[in-house]
Amino acid sequence: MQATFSALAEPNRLQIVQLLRRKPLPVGEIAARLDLRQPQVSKHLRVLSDAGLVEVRPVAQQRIYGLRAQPLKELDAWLEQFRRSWDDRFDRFDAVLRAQKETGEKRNARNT
Amino acid sequence: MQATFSALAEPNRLQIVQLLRRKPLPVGEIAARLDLRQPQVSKHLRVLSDAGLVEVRPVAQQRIYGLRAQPLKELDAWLEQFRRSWDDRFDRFDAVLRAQKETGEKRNARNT
DNA sequence: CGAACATATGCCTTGACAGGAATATGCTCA
DNA sequence: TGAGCATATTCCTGTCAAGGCATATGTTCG
Repeated sequence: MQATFSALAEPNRLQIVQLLRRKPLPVGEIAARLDLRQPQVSKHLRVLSDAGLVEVRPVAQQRIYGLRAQPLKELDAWLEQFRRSWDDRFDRFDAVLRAQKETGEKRNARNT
Repeated sequence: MQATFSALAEPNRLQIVQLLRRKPLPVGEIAARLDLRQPQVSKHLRVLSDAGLVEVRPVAQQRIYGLRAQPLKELDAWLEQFRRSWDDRFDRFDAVLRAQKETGEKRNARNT
């Protein structure tokens, strides 16, 4: 999960992923479209690959990289736990503020 | 978007976010539960705050941090563009492989 | 086999960032 | 006002990751 975040935290990698959304592409193509040097692209693809975000398929001397859904699905699942809350008031600050105040007051329980 | 990824790429920050999912908490509480030093927690909260993932509410001398839904919603929206694809075959490699081959062959068009 | 091409890897340098420890800031209350 | 908390900030250090460049690897084709 956090591996996915790390991988996507890098701007170029995020772009690569978005670029691959449409269809798999060979390294050179990616480099060209994003105006990056080939070696860096290979390195980024390595990271994305390690994170499982991407998979390769060799065709002659080129390597076609395509997206893998799994990590994104996991990301989706991870978000689920938040979706529940954010509808019925994500910020029930008020409620908590009071509770917190109580807890904090336990310390000064001199007038109990 | 990428700001969100960066913020969540750090393990402790990811934990903080998950911890705050239930309810807002003061800094000290966060530090205690995650077994982190207070200064580091403050720093992480700063980053999360800059990313809009978190918001503060001062109560006496403590500061209660709570989650903000917006960035997560954006993340959700971002995922949308992938959800479309990943059902109907994310990896239409085969299709592309052929197309790619053609394109690649243009160069060697000796037998045309 | 040898040349041309596509991609991967290694080395180096630089900048960003996280943790540690000390300290500053802000608030409350007696 | 001064003491005591809760939190933020600063400075320092070590680590790690990204880009640049050169080069290795692997593949195709004549």
